[in-house]
Amino acid sequence: MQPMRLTQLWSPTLKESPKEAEVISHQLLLRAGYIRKLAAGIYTFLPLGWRVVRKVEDVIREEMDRAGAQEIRLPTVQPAELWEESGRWEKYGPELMRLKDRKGGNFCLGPTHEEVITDLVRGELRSYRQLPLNLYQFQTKFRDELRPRAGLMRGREFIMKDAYSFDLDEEAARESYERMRSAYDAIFTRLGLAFRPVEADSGNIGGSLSHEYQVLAETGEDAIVSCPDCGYTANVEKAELGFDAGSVEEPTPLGRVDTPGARTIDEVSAMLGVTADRLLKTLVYDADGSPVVFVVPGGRDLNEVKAERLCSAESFAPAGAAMVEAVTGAAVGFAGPVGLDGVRVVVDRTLEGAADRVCGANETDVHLTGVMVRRDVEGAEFADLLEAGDGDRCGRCGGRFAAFRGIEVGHVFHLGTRYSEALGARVLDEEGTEVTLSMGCYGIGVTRILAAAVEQHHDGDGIRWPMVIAPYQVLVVPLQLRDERVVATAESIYERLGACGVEVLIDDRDLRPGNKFKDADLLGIPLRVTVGSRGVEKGQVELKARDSDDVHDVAIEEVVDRVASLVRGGLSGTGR
RNA sequence: CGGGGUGUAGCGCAGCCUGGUAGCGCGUCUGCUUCGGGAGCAGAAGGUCGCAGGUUCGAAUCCUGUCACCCCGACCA
Repeated sequence: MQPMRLTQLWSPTLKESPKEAEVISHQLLLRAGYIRKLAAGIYTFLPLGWRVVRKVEDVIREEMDRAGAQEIRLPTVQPAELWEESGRWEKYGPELMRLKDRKGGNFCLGPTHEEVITDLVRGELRSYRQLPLNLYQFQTKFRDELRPRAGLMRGREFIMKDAYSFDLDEEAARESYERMRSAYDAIFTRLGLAFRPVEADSGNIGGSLSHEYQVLAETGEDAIVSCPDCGYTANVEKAELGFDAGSVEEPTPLGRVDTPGARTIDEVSAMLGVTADRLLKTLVYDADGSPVVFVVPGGRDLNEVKAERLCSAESFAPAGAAMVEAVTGAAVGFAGPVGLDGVRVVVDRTLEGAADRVCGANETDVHLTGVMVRRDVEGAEFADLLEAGDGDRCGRCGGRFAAFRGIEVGHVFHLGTRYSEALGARVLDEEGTEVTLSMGCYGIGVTRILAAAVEQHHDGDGIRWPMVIAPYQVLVVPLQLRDERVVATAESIYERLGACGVEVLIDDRDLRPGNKFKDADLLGIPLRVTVGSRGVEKGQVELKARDSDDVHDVAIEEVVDRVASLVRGGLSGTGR
């Protein structure tokens, strides 16, 4: 990569942060001139931003190739027929950006490429001898998100690396899956990110086995829990909870109490003077048109993923007011599990021995007190319904979960035959019998990684890129352009660094030192070589790492070697 | 889609309530002075006040509609 002069480089920095940017990575990427917004969730990458994208891609590419995957490029625009074949033209919903061509044919902008890749492969793969096969690409994906947010964190248009593996059977497919897992560990480690592989729910993509790669960040959208004792880490939607069974509370007499207008947990607990955990939160869901009632402790959230799994329904959503009223015979807000006839009632298992609880009476403006779940809720099923949270028991070892927030930068799925079956992707095995391919898919959010990296690597003055993905590795800053010795020294260092393969920038703009320093910090180049009159007088320049406050005076003849070795160290992950 | 908020110069904002020829800071351009952590002075360029209707002698300001953007929620390979 060529060296570059700041007088040539287009990197428009902003002193003030555009008000649309709330999270730090969004603010800094805008201010430092890496990206600009075109529309909600749609961004342009400026020269520096694009260099970072390519750096990230290069790391991913190397590790994917090393793991035996082959890079290809699938189309962005996809015909509706394929999506109809897999059933997702209907199922995917409004997030799928649909288009018509001039002849009225239906197409979509690819939000993902299972259909396209499976179609490709079914036409070409005939024999088990051609397996295993793992194909990947870097692609611009488009998902018409309900609410794009936080800049690159959740865009509608974004760059993703997606890979798809094809194997003869389940066992081989799991080997492919594990190979990708180790590739992902290598990738995110090299990218300089603090991350966790997390057991995850596989969502509507289908499949049984799945891990998310979460970059730890307070601004992350995902909630994850991790057990400090056994290391089990999972998305809260998936996390297996332990619980203390067997505690049966003392019986209490059932009572009725008027609670005019008290509909929410907060209102009821305030009116009756009981804590929220004494209440039974009763939620009615619409599973394929029939109601199912779920009951969890007042202060807790129902885990919809777990709930949905219990129903195995095509459509599953909170019931509308009409259904709630039909089921309970009362206004919304007064539902309770007691006395509901002919409706499936599932109660969280932690409530099995519960007594002295409060719940809606299925009568407007009335609640029941002293409820004993076992005694009063006829035909109740018990199941794990809770969203895992901080302090909950780990389902693996009984330790206490700690909660984190994360940014999902990667996701690996074992798909099985979900798509190969639907699209008919089969090969002949050794015995000559036709076998449906076993698939896996593996995504990495390339542009989201920029946001995640900045979330993890910044300070009050700007970005602090890890060496591996920094757009340039070194910034040479001559402070006094009028001092010929300063200019000559800086130019010489700049040229020699470039000559030995270091990606170097020189701030040759005729600006005051303060401006140069501020921009240098904002841009986040890992190493800075400052050349000033005072130092040159003594035959020295200053070397400073962006992620440290230490400034080192270095003899002019030694800087190039020093810097080059620091760069090498940073790239190999052994130092900075 | 529900709730909340914002659209005035490249960026950040005031002006709107109480209609009367559009302003401030930063940035940009020119000149001089400055020069180790976002300089000073002087001058200059730059705005369909998101858009469309309406009220009015007159609308950034009042009314109606609409669009865009942001935040919370729901949603989500």
